[in-house]
Amino acid sequence: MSTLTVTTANVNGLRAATGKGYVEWLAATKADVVCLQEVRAEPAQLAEHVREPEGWHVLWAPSVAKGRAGVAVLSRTEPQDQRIGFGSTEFDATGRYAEIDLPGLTVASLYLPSGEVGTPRQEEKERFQVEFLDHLKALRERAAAGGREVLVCGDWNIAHHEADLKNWKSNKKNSGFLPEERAWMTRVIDEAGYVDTVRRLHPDVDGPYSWWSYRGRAFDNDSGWRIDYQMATPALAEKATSAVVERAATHPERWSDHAPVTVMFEL
Amino acid sequence: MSTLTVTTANVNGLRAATGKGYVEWLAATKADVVCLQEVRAEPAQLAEHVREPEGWHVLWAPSVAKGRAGVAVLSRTEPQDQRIGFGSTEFDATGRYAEIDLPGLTVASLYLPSGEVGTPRQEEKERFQVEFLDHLKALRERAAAGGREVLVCGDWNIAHHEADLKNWKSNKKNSGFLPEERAWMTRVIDEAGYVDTVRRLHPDVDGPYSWWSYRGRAFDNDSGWRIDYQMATPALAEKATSAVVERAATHPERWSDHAPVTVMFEL
DNA sequence: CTTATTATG
DNA sequence: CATACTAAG
Repeated sequence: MSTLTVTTANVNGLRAATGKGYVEWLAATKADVVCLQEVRAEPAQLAEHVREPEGWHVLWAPSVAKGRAGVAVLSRTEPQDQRIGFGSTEFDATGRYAEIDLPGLTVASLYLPSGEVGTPRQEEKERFQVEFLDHLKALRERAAAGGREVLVCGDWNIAHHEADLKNWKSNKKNSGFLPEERAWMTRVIDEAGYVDTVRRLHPDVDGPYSWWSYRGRAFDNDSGWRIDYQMATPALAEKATSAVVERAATHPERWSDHAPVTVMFEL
Repeated sequence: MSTLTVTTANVNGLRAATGKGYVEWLAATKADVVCLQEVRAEPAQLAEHVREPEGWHVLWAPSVAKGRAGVAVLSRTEPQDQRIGFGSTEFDATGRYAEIDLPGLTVASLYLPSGEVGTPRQEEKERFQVEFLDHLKALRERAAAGGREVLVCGDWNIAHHEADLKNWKSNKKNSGFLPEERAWMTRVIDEAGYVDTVRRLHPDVDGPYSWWSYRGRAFDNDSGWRIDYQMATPALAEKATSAVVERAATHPERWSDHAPVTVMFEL
């Protein structure tokens, strides 16, 4: 019997987050694996202690577009294998997906595109969803064949249910809470077979939200969205024992518009 | 017998300078006329108390290019006439020149282009110089015919002599201290007939510098350039009684990489 | 509102 | 090194 702790955090620019609290947060975390999104930098642009933090193995997956997207997976133990992208011609170089294999477990960091209704970015988000659902299914089957569970962490940029965002009524026509996006999340669960670990542990609460707009007083009012998920294969999800949004990690200063989402598993 | 005080100040973005000390500086100044350069905003983008400061008449001359250049002339008395540009097809809409007529005096605010050797910007700077020298001559003749003296204030982006910049040796091949640029300044004096009022009052000192790079410790080390001039017709220049660079105006916070240059005339 | 980019100085 | 811009979120 052992414990595995995994955190996912959209850092909204790792260079800005560095020195605003990210470094201290990482030094203090008890997590075994940390998935980052919106790194928005190439490794070479990062300070060495951020690029190669003591005690961590890091898989960096920057975007070809400078200052955009970028994901990473940090693990205290060395991965047995690691991959960037999911076999997509369009998306593999855009810094939106990376995965590592640990003994008995594949952990992925996902940064699903965000969009705005009626824009090319929204169409890109939709194309990503189509391709990525296939990947989720294949990933699960491949992992099962290899005796691995799967945990896909990251910023999915979709609130699934009304409980997943404060102002769901006013957002029914906005990207991130569109009926078709919510239906896609349902397919991730029902068709691809993943479990929303945080919701499984907290079935009857609003939130816990993990993103708050920088505009207005969204953070202080907890007017947020739950768009950062840890989606696990069922056997792994059953072992999740606690899930917390580290709202306090953003104090005294917010180092991102997201807060880290941490899930513990008793394996 | 009366006193006229004129200040020229490159504000390096009036919106940024506002709230960092510019407003307080203007409220405290004893100047009768203030020439601004690098306003980098359209009047509509400025707070009302900046756009229409109490007690001042203001001629704004923004650039068509958003956030670039932009000059202004503030006067406590209403100008008899005012003009933007100097009859140049290329430059009149670029926010680099404006002039006002006061009784017996034309005051102009100039922001001469800056460049880098070997770039199109340097060629633009050279073209500006060619056209502007002609204007300086014509302006002087026109003003003389109208019984006016002329004072052309602003950021000329050229250090004339070795005493006009700290590190003249290392800048002999850099834009701003090129031999041909220095020769052009000499022509402004010898051909067009203007007098460098600050240098006339302080013939034997290094500086006083009016611009310091934001890089390194240039300001603290007074490693600066004297590129902000008040060039006067001879009879006016003879009446200049004091010239100061308001280095202290940038304390406690620097609200620009330039400091205001103020000249007093006893008319 | 904040992080990046780029151009300009 | 700083002020603008624009794209993105």
